[in-house]
Formats: sequence, C-alpha cells, structure tokens
Amino acid sequence: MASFEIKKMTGHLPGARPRSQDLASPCSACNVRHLTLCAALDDREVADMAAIVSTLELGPGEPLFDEGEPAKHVFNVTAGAIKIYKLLPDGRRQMTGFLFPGDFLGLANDQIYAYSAEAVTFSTLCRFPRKQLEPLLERYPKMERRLLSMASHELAVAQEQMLLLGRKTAREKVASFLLMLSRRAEQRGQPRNPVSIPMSRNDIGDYLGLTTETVSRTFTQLKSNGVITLLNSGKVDLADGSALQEMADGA
Amino acid sequence: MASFEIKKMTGHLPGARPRSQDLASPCSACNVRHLTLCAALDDREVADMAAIVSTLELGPGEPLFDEGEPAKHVFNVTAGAIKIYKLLPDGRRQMTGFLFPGDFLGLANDQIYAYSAEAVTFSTLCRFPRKQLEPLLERYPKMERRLLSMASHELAVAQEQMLLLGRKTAREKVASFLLMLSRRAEQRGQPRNPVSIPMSRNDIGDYLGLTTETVSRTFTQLKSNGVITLLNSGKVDLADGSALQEMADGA
DNA sequence: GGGCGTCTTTGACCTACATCAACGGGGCGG
DNA sequence: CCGCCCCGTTGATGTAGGTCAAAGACGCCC
Repeated sequence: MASFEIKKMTGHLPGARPRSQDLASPCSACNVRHLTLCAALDDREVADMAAIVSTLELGPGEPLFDEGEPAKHVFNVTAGAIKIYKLLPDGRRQMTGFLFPGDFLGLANDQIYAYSAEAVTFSTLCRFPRKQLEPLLERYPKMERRLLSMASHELAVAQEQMLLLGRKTAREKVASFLLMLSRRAEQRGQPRNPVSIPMSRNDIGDYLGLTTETVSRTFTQLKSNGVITLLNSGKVDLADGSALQEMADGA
Repeated sequence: MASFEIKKMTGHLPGARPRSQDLASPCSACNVRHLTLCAALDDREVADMAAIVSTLELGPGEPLFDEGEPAKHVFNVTAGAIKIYKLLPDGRRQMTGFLFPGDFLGLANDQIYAYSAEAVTFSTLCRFPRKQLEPLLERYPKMERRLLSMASHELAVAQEQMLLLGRKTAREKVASFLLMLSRRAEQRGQPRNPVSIPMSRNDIGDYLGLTTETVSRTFTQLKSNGVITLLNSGKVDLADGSALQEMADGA
C-alpha cells in the first residue's frame, strides 16, 4: 500500500524528487526556521545544526517511523503534512496529531518512539541524530529552552484535544478541527480561509474519535447549515467563522 | 491519610492556616525530591531552590488556580492528590490529569494557566515563583533538562490518554485507569495492590470521558467478573491484574 | 446516636454515534 | 478514452453509553 502510493508519487511528480538541495547549507535556506527548534540560533549556531542534519522526503502514506522503534532521530517538518498516531492491538487507531511545516517530532523521553508517524501528503523533513543533537543542546541552552517551550506548547494542545475527545459532540469536534487547521495555516503564513484539508475523512475520524461516516455526515450537515462550503481539491470555505467558533467552544 | 485532617481542613476553610514548617529547609527534608524537578540538584543547588520556595496546603476541593489565570507560580505536589481539568462554557468538564507526590504542575508556555487545578484530598505542595525560578533554570541547565524530560514524559502520557479517550470502550478505560493508579502508587513506593482511589466516581468519569453512572456500572461489572474487589475506604483490590491488563490494552 | 447531605449504585429508557450496506464520482493507469 | 479502485456520501439499523429517576450507603455533625 505504502509503496504503491510512493510509486504514484514519484510517477506523478517527476520533478519533485531530485535532491537538488544545497547540501552545504540546507539550514541557512530553511524557510520555516522561525517556527522551529532553530528559531533562536544565530548563523554560526545554525551552521552547527547544518553539520548534523540530513533531509528526507516522503510520499503520501509513507511511514517515517513506528511506535516502539528506537528513537534514533528527531525531525522537523519542512513541507507537507505528517500524521502521528497510536494503535490498539486490534487496529483501532488514534491520531495524536497532524504536523505541518515548522513542527517538530521525535522527542522521546525514553529511547523509544511513543507513536508512529507517516506522511499524509508529499513531505520533506530535516532529520537530526539524537546522539549528535544532544551535545548541541548542552552547548546552546537557548535551544534547549526552545525545545522546552515547544514541548509545553504541545502539552497544552494535547490537553485541549483531551477536552475535545472526552467531552465534545461530533459537531463540536469537526468545528474545532476546521478552526484548528485554519489557525495553523495562518501561523505558517497561509490564508486562513479557505482552508485546505489534505487528509482523508478516515484520518480525520481517527483524529477526532469518530468514524469516517460520522465525519462525512457532519460535514454535509455543516454545509447544509451554510456554515461551510466544500470546494474542489479538498478545500473548505469557512463561510461562517463565528458560528463555527461557537460550535467549537460548545457554547 | 487521616480523615481527622480532612475534617479539620473543611472545618475552617479559607482562613488562617497556622503551619509550622521548618522554613529554613523545606527542601532538604523533601521526601519526594528524587521524583521531582529537584532530582538532579546537589545540596548547594537545592539551597537555592529552598530560598525561593514556599509551601502550601489545600483541603479537599480547594482550588489551587483556575484556567486563564496569570501563571505566576509553578508547583510540586508533596502530599495528597490534585486534579487538573478544563471546562466547556456549559460546565462539561474534562480532567486532564491526576497529580500525586513528586508531580509537577504550572508549566505554562504563555503566561496563563491552561487548566484549572484543585485538591482531591488534603494535599501539600511547594510553590516557586516563575520569575525567581527562571534565573535558576538558566544557572542550572541540569534542571532545565530535567524539566524537559518531565514535559516530554507528560506528553507521552497525554498521547496515551488521547488513545484512551478516542478509541477505548468503557471497560477498557476503567481497566486502564485502575492500572495507571496502581503503577503510579508503585512509583511512589507504595504497594501496587490494593490501590487506593481517592477521587469520586464523578471525577473518574470526567477523566475517562464517561458519566458517573457508567463508571459505577463498570466497577460493579468488573467486580462480578471477579477481576477486582471493592474494599473499604475507597480501596480496590486488583484481583486479576493480567485480565485487567488485557482489557486495558484492548486485546 | 440519630438525622442529613453527599456519593454510589441500580434500574428503565433514550439517543448520538457506530455499524453495515450500497451507490457515485474523480483520478489514475492502461 | 475507458474502466477500476478509492474515497466520500447517503441510508437503514444497531448499540454503547448517556439521561433520568430513585433507592441505598456512608460518613459527618450536632
């Protein structure tokens, strides 16, 4: 399945694959640096990061790592979208997040990834070996502080998601989801509206603790209420943002 | 915990709380230091912490802080149990965690608490003003590293909880909850079994995304299956731990 | 020690969402 | 350009857990 989609990918985007990155300084050209771990570093320090970084690319559905695997690397998303999730033995899946350019992943307290990660769309990432990153963290406390700040932000997001999963209705969940995508697009400097939805209904369901069908029905319900409009190529127009916001807040 | 103390607390609630802490060295006598932020510090460094710490005590149900309040302090639980939660405008509540001795709270990325915190049982905490703690973090990178490690552990726990909230059944949720309490009691050096359940069914429901009634029914179901036994004073005997574990894992 | 408020348990019923099933449409490969 | 495979949508039905209600149980307080 994965390899099939990868094949599709390479077939369809012939020009996207060649690694014509300036390998000498992938970081100095980084267009999401202000959002990342590297935000606080000066040029000299970024050069230290560049020395240990490598870049990689994933086609849709391609796995990055699996839960339980030794956590040898940490990653920064530079393009595309990544989903992270946990599985139960019988296959039930819970997405724990969607990651976009600027987002960081792979932080693992013990030496094992706590979740699996897989590309949603064609994505690029930069990868740092833990072993080599750690001395840099010691050398640059600013960076460690940045990491702490990112982690505590993640924690707040996770708590918000617990509220959603445990206590919101399907409508409230979907409304929250749409607004989250919109807000995050804006943070990356993209238009807040219309919002692009790169993931499948099934992925959304596994993120919101719902089924594909319920997600789909909720979308059509919001559509017939005039709150959203479904556009082509997976874009959604948030026609009535404040109505959505009220729904999301459970007001 | 002696019910005597609880009675006293509720007896005269907000007022003067005469406590004769050894203010000279609350930290050097700390019995949960190995679990906390201070774990990595030597005596000299702990003295710096002691200089900015103050201790406080809360009776059952007493609030520590509310979501949205300026985050002026961070806290370490030294005794008792604290619940942290988020609310929706109509009163729906999601517990995002229960905290026990050694646990840390109050980390806020921005300057605002992201959740409310309230005592479950009579509890004691030590409190550090952020303003004064931050210079110490800069001075002792070990401590900042410890904080990062604690935060990333919290993050893993939060993701596990998302899996629970989004994808587990009531039985699986309750089984997971009991095992979590058991594991955490053991971490603090208490017996793994029987496990003491200091919080109400309602609190448990709000933690697991269930109602009081469902929690209660699930307990009696587990009881009649011989998996657990309800003892007096809120203790539960995990009669068949491996059955519980299988349930919790959704196998 | 007796009354009382709070928490827990149990029962009867209801509903939001899941499950099962079928159809349609768009994109990709042949 | 045709057909196929996904994915999304819609419909019919089932059910886990919520809601409403009331009866214990437990500890607290006088």
